[in-house]
Amino acid sequence: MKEIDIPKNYDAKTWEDALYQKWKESGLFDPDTCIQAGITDESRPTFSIVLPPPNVTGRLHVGHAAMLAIEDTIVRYHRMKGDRTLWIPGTDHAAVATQSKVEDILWKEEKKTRYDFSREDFLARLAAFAKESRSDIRHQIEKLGSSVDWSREAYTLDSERSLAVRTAFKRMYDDGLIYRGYRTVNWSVKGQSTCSDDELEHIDRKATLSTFRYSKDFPIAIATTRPETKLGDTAVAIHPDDERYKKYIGKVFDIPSFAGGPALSITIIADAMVDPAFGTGAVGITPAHSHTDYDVYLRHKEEIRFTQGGEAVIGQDGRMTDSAGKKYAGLSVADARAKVIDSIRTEGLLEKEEAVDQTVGTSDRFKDVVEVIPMQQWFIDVNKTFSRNGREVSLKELMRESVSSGRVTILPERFTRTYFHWIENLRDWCISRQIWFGHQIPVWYRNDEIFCGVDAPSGEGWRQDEDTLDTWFSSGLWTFSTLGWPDREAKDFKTYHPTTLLETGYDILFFWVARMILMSEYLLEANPFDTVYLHGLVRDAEGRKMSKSLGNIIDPLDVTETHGADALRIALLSGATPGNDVKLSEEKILAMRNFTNKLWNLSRYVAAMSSPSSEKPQVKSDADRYIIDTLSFIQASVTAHLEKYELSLAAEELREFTWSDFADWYVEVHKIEKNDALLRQVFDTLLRLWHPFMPFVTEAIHETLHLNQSPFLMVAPWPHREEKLPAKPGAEAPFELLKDVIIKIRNVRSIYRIDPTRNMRIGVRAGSETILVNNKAVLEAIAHIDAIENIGSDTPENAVLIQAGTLQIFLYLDDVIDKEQELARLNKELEETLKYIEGIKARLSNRAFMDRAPEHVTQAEQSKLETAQEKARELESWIRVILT
RNA sequence: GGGUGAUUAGCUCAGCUGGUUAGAGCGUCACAUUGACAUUGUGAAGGUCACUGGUUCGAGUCCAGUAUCACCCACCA
Repeated sequence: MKEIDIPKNYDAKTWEDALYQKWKESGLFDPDTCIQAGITDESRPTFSIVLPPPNVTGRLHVGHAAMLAIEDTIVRYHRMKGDRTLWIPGTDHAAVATQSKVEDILWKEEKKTRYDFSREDFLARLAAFAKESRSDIRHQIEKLGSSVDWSREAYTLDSERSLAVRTAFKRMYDDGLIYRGYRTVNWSVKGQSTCSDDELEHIDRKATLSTFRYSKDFPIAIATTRPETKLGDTAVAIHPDDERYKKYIGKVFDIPSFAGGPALSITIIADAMVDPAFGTGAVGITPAHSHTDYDVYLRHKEEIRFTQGGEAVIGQDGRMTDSAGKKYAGLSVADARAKVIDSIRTEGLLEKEEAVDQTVGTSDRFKDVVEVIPMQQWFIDVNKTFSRNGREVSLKELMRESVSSGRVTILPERFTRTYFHWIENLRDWCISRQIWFGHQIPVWYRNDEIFCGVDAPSGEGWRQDEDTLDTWFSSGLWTFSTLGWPDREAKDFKTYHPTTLLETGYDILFFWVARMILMSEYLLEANPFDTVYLHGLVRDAEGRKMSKSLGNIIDPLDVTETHGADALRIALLSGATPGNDVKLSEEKILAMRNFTNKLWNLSRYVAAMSSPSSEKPQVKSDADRYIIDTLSFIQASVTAHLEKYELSLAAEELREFTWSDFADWYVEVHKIEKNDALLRQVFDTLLRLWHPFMPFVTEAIHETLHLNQSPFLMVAPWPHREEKLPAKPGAEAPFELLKDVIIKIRNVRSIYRIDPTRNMRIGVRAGSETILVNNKAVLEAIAHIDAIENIGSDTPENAVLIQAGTLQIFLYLDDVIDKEQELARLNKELEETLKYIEGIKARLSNRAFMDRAPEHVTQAEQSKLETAQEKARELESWIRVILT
């Protein structure tokens, strides 16, 4: 063994940052540079992907790490394959999330609220915070080895993206798809802002369902869990076919004062949405404080009023308004509820109270139960039709068609159904937010004039709308706002859109993926991406969500620091299939860290035990043949898996080959055969196959060994199956035999040490080389050869010589086998095999089977029968061998 | 209320359109080890494929139902 100065263990820390810097400085993350450098051909297909922009609220978590690992692996594969590969990084300003985070900090550190600042100053604080976060995030993305093109980095709130947002807004406004309307919205009292339906988190809670009448002479009792809203009721809805109440339809009842509060005028209407079997079969309608009631109101606009004349009964401060009457005005919702119940109970109007389970929507950002109140807000109308290529379509339809036509494929497929279901139930999207951080709505007012434009109108006295846009409005444009749109002639836009793949978590399918499809289909008449790969959540070893309160958060930076980015990446990838959650544990990371070290030590072996040679790699032995054949199979298989985004399977196969076939077996063979050129070639191929998964350790090895000419392994060509070496001429017959043996040996997972001092038991001799093997399971393999005859029985002592062509196999019987035991085992196996043969024969002579089974099945049966019969013959002859 | 997924070894999971005796990793136990690597190697033990029916020559795999768990959606007020 040569002296080598490679440390025994792979130390990620000494390599990772330096390697990343080199990659970055080379500019090869940028496809344009790759083309200039002659690494990528301009005629190659493109592979483009945008990084789902992390929120600038703070540090990345392990879920981001999983996302980066998956995307980087795919991206690196395509880059090596020679595709014009573009991966655009960026960050999301995450409007509400970031603003509330900064508000928290300001309160904690300076005891100030945003109202202690001017809008301008407050936004400056936010910008500073975001800048800091972005730099942190950038650092973390790099730490994981992500090969993103930093020269194209984007931010959802920078000037280019702002232009895209204003342009998109104006187009939708001009088409009448964005409207300003007074209607019910979800209102977070705590956050003093709206939130969209998707931002609601539904929680279960107990509630009291109270059944009562508005007044003594009101003919119908109604049930509710929100008695305080009943102060604003304008109608009672019943089912059109409900015989009990049919006669009241269209009647109007005046209640002088409900529960000591305001006067109500209640119209009885018929609506099919009412379930006659629930409660009393009648629903009190409060159009101002319930989305469903609002929908009822829209259907019966002619018959009923929105409120009882005044304003809604609950205000933006979460308290009852003057319209709720003197008795209730100013009370909190909870207090008002108690008081209403109190009042109707004393009046004898309360008929029943029962406990029910109820789900209520809470703001996922502010955690308070949202109030439904009517407000003047901006909406995107998803149902309004507009003309598109000569037909009338709605945004909803565009979103549906993008997927149903197959232009967009969702992985896993089951989410397609979820997606359609969501579209069915989609309501207009409320896009205005009453916060300061974000894209201010590009609409200006002057007296009664209203102006929507990409830029502010000229002239004096215009005042811009103070609201900002829902953050998902700008992220919806992400696949093309990052590529130069609205300049339709931008080179990137023309080259890379639609993007090839969108990889993101299934939890934002609706928030983001659906919005991107909406925006892209509407603005560009194109799908934003061809395939959506939805990954799962990263959970802890027990399958729990990672959260601060459980204290089970794994910080990706900690892991890269201690075990290296490669170990973390591969731990996150293994077991990750689309749509399924991944469990991550310290043990898993350790196991993968061990694997990176295994690879590292293979490189030490290659460096120390082989020499670089100019010789062309050649297949010189059967072992060579086997390893090359297997490798070419693995190459093909890994490539196929990567094409289908089955990263976990690809990594698993590679790992199995690397550890069992290459490290545990072929390296041992090499110790006697010394086919250095081939060893190096195989290892080189292996490193390339591994590179997308474990970029750092493979690049580090490449830098040490330089097994190929590429400046970086990162841009070394992806191994293709065609690169298979030619077979050694004139070695066919015995060669095939030994290959068979070796394959069988491999299948029983036995290992061969070539150390004669150890109690080796079987020697396989091929030409002048002898391979010693020590597993009794190999006997089966030997038996296979035995079937080809030529059994000798002398040399050396206590051994049987089996010969097939030029191939000789020694079997050291006495060492190996307890004859009795082995005979029993063989007999048992023979018996089972015979039974199995009977079974197949029975099947083949079974009329029903032969009639109904498809031809390929009967053929398979036939060949199975032959195999089994052969096996039986082998077993029999092997038994004869032992008996002699 | 509707939907989706899961249930296979002690643990985590593979198992493709049904086809021999259901596989792997981790863990456990035994053994080995001056050797590229103890971050190692060889081997062993370990399973009524959740349950009940059905289809089939044949079911872990397909169908129906049941149970348990998880998640998503939702206009029972």
